[in-house]
Amino acid sequence: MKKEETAEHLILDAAKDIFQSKGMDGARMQEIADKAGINKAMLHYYYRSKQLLFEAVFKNAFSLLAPQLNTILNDDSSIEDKVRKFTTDYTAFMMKHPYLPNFIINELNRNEDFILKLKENTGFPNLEKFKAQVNTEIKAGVLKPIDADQLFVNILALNIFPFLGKPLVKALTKKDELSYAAFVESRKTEVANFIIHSIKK
Amino acid sequence: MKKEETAEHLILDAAKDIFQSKGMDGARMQEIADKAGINKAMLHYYYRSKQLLFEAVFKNAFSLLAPQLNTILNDDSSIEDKVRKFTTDYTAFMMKHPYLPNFIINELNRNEDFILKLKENTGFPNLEKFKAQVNTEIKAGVLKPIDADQLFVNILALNIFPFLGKPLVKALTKKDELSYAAFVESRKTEVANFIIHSIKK
DNA sequence: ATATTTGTTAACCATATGGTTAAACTTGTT
DNA sequence: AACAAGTTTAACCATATGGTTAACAAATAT
Repeated sequence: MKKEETAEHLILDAAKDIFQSKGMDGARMQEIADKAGINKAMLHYYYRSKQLLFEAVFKNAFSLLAPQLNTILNDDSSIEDKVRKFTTDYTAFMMKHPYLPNFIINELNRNEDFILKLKENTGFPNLEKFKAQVNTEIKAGVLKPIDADQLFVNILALNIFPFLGKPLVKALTKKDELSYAAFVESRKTEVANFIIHSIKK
Repeated sequence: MKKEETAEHLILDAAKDIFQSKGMDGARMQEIADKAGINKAMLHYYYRSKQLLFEAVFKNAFSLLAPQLNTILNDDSSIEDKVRKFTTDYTAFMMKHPYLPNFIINELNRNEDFILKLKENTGFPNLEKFKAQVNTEIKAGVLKPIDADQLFVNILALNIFPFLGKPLVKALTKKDELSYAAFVESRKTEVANFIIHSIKK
């Protein structure tokens, strides 16, 4: 038996699917059990309560996202290169985990205190290096003046929003599933260009 | 008695609060009734079911948002002026309705078919004029070449994301409630400049 | 082999939840 | 005043839900 087929892992896996698509409030313990092919009592045996099972799933999801952010924050390439790399990588990553952004954003909105628990974790993204680098490049005349926090949020916004707002954007731009995928795919370069055009001298 | 104090309106008002902060799944009919100061049976008397009450709230919320979008889509000023006006107005609007974006985005993700009902409504935003105008200004040499859909999504993303991702962004940028409000306030001009810099020749 | 710990199940429980009902109250009409 | 229509309430209902229990099975240790 593979590690992934232990009851504990089967449960976490099923819980991930259900929680990420339906949220904490919409998820049902029975549905998770059914999806895992396992008796409902086992969920409590391994994770004690719905809340704790949810937290296990959430921390797992966030620990998938954090390294993506750290890419842009903590390597040594130029801001331009970072933006290009991040935009490509992040979009590719999101295409593989389409429920992730909405799940995280929404659950953080539902319970604002929850982010405090994440902050304590090592590996919680830290902006200091990125901000210092932006300011250095501005002084060096490579970039136009811009507040580093604002730039960071812009980068995040342009990359994440198409996944968060997919149903809305799809409807507004009158795209079907296929053309939306192509639209997002082309953003890998479009968004990077859009940002670079704006900030580069 | 004012119109706003009829039972029907008190219910809708309370339902708006509860649904927008807790979502469809997290909302409880009893809680809505309590907030409205009205017997629970009245909710069903006026709105038949939780689903229908929810839809009333949702359509209401969306009909508040749609005119904001139409501002940028259907007036006759230049793209640059539209971007500036939209960014200022939209941010001001969101500061007054902080739960709106997450509510709408999240519920549309929960039920993708729901947007179809909205599409039928008159007043559902239409991008054609905006797209034509972008292409005209590109041909006239006012704007650099850019796909109009991409530009539209960029504008939306930059404006909406700070409200959607507030808890996350607040934590990442280490801002408290007050400095986050200032951050968002300054985006009214920062975002417009960011966009204009990128697209203007 | 036997005892002990760990894993698993079906049945059960208390409570929460959306929804209904029938009676009472209010308002307007004749 | 009497009647009808609309409005409001408390009590009720069926079901769903997170969680528990006690018995049973499998693996592990003695």
